[in-house]
This record gives sequence, C-alpha cells and structure tokens, in this order.
Amino acid sequence: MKWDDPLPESIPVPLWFQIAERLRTAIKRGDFQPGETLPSEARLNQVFGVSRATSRTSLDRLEQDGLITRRSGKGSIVISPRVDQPVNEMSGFAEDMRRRGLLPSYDTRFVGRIRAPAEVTEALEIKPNMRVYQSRRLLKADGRPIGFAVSWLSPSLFRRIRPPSADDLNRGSLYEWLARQCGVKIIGAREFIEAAIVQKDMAAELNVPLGSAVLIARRSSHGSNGLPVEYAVLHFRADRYRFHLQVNR
Amino acid sequence: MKWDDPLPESIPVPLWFQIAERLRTAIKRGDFQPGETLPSEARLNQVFGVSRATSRTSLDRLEQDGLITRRSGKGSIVISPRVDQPVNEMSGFAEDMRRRGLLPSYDTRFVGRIRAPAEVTEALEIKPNMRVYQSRRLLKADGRPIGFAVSWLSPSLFRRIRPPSADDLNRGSLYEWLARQCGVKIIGAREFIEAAIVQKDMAAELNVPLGSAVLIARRSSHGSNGLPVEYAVLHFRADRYRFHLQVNR
DNA sequence: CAGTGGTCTAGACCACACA
DNA sequence: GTGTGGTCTAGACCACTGT
Repeated sequence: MKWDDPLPESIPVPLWFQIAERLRTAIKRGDFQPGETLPSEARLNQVFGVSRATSRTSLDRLEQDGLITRRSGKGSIVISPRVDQPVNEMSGFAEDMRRRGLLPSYDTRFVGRIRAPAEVTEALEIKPNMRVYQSRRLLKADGRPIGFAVSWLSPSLFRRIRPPSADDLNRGSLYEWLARQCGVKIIGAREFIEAAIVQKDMAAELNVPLGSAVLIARRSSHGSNGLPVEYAVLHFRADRYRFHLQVNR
Repeated sequence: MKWDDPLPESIPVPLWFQIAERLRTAIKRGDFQPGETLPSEARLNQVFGVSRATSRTSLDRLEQDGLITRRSGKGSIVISPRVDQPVNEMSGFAEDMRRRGLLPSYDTRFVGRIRAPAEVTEALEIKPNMRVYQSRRLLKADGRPIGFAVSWLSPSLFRRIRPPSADDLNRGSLYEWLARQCGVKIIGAREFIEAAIVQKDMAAELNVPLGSAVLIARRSSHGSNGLPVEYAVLHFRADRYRFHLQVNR
C-alpha cells in the first residue's frame, strides 16, 4: 500500500484520520526519512480530493504526536523516529507492557474500603478522612514482578455500582473495568515521577534487595467530565522499568 | 478584565491565541470551575465576532494543554487544575527552576571535544567514535546542588561557529545560547526516565551519601529541522527533584 | 426538539523561505 | 517570483446530549 493510494469510500472514519494514518505508516516504513519533507498541504488536497482544512487537521495530529514539525515557507519535516514504541499517551499498565512485547498479569493483594490519607483525599477532591475503595496489586511482566500499584477510586463511581472484586482486578486492566462497568473513560492524568530507596515491605513484594532504587509515579487521573476518578501510587523496579516520554514545543 | 471584553484591534497576535489566553486566565482565576462548561463555540463566535474555525482553534489549544475536554452534545468541560506550575512542555533547567520559584545557577566542570560513546553517536545519528563537543555541569538551585548534566552537542552546529566556553555555560541556559549563536531552536525531545543508586563520583558532585537514590533523565533533543541537536544525561538528587507531567487522551 | 461539538468544503490574504 | 504553512471567513451536514 502506497501512501497516496485512493482512500476507501464511505467508511465511518474521519478523512483527516485516515490521511494521518497513511502518512504515519509511511513514516514508520521509512518512505519519508528524518529531515525530509512530507507532501505539502496543497499536494494532499490534490491526492485525496479534500479541502485544505482536512489535510491540515491530519498534519496537526502528526505534529502533536511529535512525528513532524512544520515551518512556514519550508514544509512539514519528519523528526527522527522514536526508538521505542510508547510515549506519554495515556495508557494503563497492561497496554504499556503489551507494547513492549511483554505479557502483563496481576496479583491482587487487597481490595476494600479504607480511610483515605490526606494525599488521597486531596487528589480525589473529597472530604478528609473519608472512606474510599483501595486496591493493592503486584504488577508482573512475563510472570516476573515489575511493579506494585496502590490505587484509590473516587466514591462517586460507586453510588449505583459494586466495586471491582479481586477477580475482576486479576482478570485485566482497571481502566477497562471502569469503562465497561461505570461508563467512565479516563482521558488524562497528572503525574509526579520520583526516585527513592525501596522500603522494606515493598522490597519483599518486588523481590529486590534492601537498598535498591525504585521509580515512583503518583498519578491523578480524570475522566471526560474533568473530575478526578483515580489516584494511584506506583512503585517500579529500577532495573526493569523506565518511563519514556515525548516532549514537544 | 472579564473574559468576554472586546479584543484589542489590529495587534499582531492571532485571534485564536488571544481568545485562548482569555479563557485560560479566566479558568485560572476560577471564573469557570472544574466540571463546569466553557462558553460554546457559537457563543464565542458572537462574543468575539469570529468564525467558528477560529474559536475552535482556541479550544483546541486549551484541550491540548489539558485544561478542558470536549464532548459532542455537552460542551467544553473544565478539568481540575494543576497543583503545580506547568509540566512536560519543553524547558531547560533554568526555566524549570524559575517556575518553581528557585534561582538557578551552574558550575561548569568540563568543556571540550571527546570521543563519543555509542549511546551518544546513536542518539545524535553520527558515525561511531566521532569526536563531539561535551559539557559537564553541576546544576544548582538557590546555590545548593540539585543535579548534574552531561551534554553532547551535534558536530553539525559548529561548522561555522565556535562552541560555547565555560563562561558562556555558567552564564545561562545552553538552549538560549544555541538559539542566539547558532539560530537553532530546540522544539522537542524524547526522554527516558530511570531510577538508580548514585555512583561514587556523582555522589561527590551532588553531595549525597553513597547508597542514595538518583533520578536519571536521558534526553535526545531535536531542532525545527527535525534533526538531533543535543543528547544529555541528567542526574538529579531524589530528595530535591521530581518530574511533573501532564498526560492527555 | 434545540444546542452542542465533529467533520468538511471552498474560498481568501498573509509572512516566510528559497531560488 | 513561486510555493510553503499560518490565519481566517462563511457556510454546510452529521451524531450526540439533554429536555
């Protein structure tokens, strides 16, 4: 499939998205090398028979994803490719692992209601000392411990719906469960990333010697209504995990 | 200043940007609370006398910056505000520190040409064992060590221009120097973030005990032509520094 | 139903880069 | 000069949300 083959007719996918995907795969394949320019907006209009706004929307997306930069008078220039797959797009642990070619699994250690510490009530924007649903899970990749996730969910989710069981949590992604059962999609988050020396109980869970380094992420997630959904603290083995992110502008 | 005051006439700033700034400050000020909706696109058209494409571009920017989400049929919904200052937008160390209310300074330990290790030649996309310009700098905030930056610059920068001196580097941001002297703006980067136990020489520089944790960032920066400009490895004291990032979609 | 954002068209004028 | 992306207008039809 060449990048400029005609688009299929009347499928329920936006034109701008189809065009962006064409260019994206062409870049991945190496048809456009880093430093080279993509076809101009006018050219895309001719090739795909669309208006300029549509082809611009395609390029907007590629720019936002860090694949190209655009310069007035020059064109849309391909940026050196990512070495790895993922980036800082929103993704749960399971998806993250699959993209790295590893098989994710969970061991749920605890589920239940507990009194939330201040760090949590602040993040979830609820009253101090309120009781919230907590889960504690060991995260594994190809069967080996890689991280430990402690997660608190907003009480507002469980007015009508029962919280997930340990089985639910072992079965798959928490985010998928929230989407299926609560109709809540997590669409963004704020994260703090820190380094620390592993604590005793966490060393046992992660199966690392005392004195090892861990990578810690504290994540506040929000749904499409803009309100907090989950607060999570994740510890990762420093020898098996690193964050990868793409920064623009 | 209310968010819907008339826009000044004929200033050389895009309308969509001015509108986005109005809404941004209104959100920061609390005129629109988290979970509330912003004025609809049609309303913005009336208020500012612009076309729908223009008001949409404003909202696109706010969405990209993680301030709002949009739902067809509902509106543009304000997301809970960031606790800290900005986030994963491109910024050098100096700017980063100033945003945290700290005074940045540098102690340059070394500048000169050295043979680049494989990690560097790969990131800069140059031939193995090529000699490149390296700098090693201690990063300080309010006079106290906070990190250590080792940076390699692409040889292509110095065909016509002399590399920066230790004085240049002590004086201010490397990125500002590159912009001024080489006309190269860094517009994006790829980063890996890791945790580790501090090494002996680094412990001495950072003034931390052996066995402490450090946060390590490995950054490949590229300019507006999409080609690599700088590769840097930064070690941060875990007790004084953490990353903060905003994840969308 | 009316209002919302999502997508798309067909034009326009501008500043910028390069030959 | 020609071609590039940056900005902007004035329409249009659609799917979705709530009443």
